[in-house]
Amino acid sequence: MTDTIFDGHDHGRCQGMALDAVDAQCAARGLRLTPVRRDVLEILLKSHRALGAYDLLDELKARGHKAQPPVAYRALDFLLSNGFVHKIEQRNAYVACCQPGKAHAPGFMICRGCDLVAELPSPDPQDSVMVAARQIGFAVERTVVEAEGLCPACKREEEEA
Amino acid sequence: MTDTIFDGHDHGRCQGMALDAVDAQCAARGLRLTPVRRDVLEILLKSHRALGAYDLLDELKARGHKAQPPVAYRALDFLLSNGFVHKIEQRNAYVACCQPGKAHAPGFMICRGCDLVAELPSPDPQDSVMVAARQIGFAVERTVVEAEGLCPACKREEEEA
DNA sequence: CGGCATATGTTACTATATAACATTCTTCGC
DNA sequence: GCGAAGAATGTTATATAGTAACATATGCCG
Ligand SMILES: [Zn+2]
Ligand SMILES: [Zn+2]
Ligand SMILES: [Zn+2]
Ligand SMILES: [Zn+2]
Repeated sequence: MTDTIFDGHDHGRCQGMALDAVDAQCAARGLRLTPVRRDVLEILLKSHRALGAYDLLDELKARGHKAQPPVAYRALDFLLSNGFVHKIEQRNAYVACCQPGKAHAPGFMICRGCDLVAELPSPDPQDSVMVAARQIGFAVERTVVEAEGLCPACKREEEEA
Repeated sequence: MTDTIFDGHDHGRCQGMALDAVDAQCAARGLRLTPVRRDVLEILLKSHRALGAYDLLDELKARGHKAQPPVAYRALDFLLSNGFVHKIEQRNAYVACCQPGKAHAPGFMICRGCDLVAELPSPDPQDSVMVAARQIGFAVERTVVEAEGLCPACKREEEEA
């Protein structure tokens, strides 16, 4: 399975499926995917990158929204708290989830060359943090797992230079 | 081995050892642990918590330094880039390293009750992020691993309430 | 329709971090 | 010791990220 965003994956399809999944989730759980919220999600899905709140704000303006910071942050709050979007802590930036709906603790690989962000399929309870936590009785409620580096393509480019 | 900061560990000793280790490192590598830098490190070591840059700034003022933001950030730059301090990304805050000198990718457990931060002894190359990265040829250069939750003591307290 | 809950618009502000340049302190060759 | 070069600090101003508070609008239900 090498179907990550780093090799040529069918992004149109991936994007459409994610949007559909969110629509389904909202219908099922009585959530309102309003125009602002949907636009923020679409912007993030389209880029497959981590965007800052103020980048989103600019895009919202371009799409004709009145856009003060709270508008972007409120849309993000909604999307984050329902698991449709994740925050990349090391960049204060936001990225669309690849498996929206499925409850999961996310992990990421972030390329410093092209800024693409790949979401890991799932975290492993055998990971050393989790093992250490169990050993000392620390109750983990939220994890931040982010690996920064170079994707295969960007690594090749850097080696050639 | 339950010698974490969450159970009663000899903090005076732990603090002293860390400071000594940093002194030794600086001597060995020709680094200058100036008064500001040393004070920032001491403040962080003393609290065993993650402090924001502006918290540090206040403490520096209390210790008689002239203190504008760049003063704190420059001291932090020095301490971060030499591995004496780590940044807790999910809080935009900084914590002293427990094994300064030894090169290591850090991981943390952060209690949301008492704010204590425990640094994991070491990360495991078998952790799922690393395995996934190897599989697709992603070259990891930096990892952020942070687990937030409740330490044993704070969990007990919350259950009683 | 009226009333309640939810979502958005808007202003102003707090918190985090850096750019740029002036000044002082160290080091080291002379 | 003296002066130049580099390193560290002082200082002002500004960039970037995030929130509080209150006004207005919109959807939903009886
Ligand atoms: Zn996800
Ligand atoms: Zn790349
Ligand atoms: Zn460390
Ligand atoms: Zn605690």
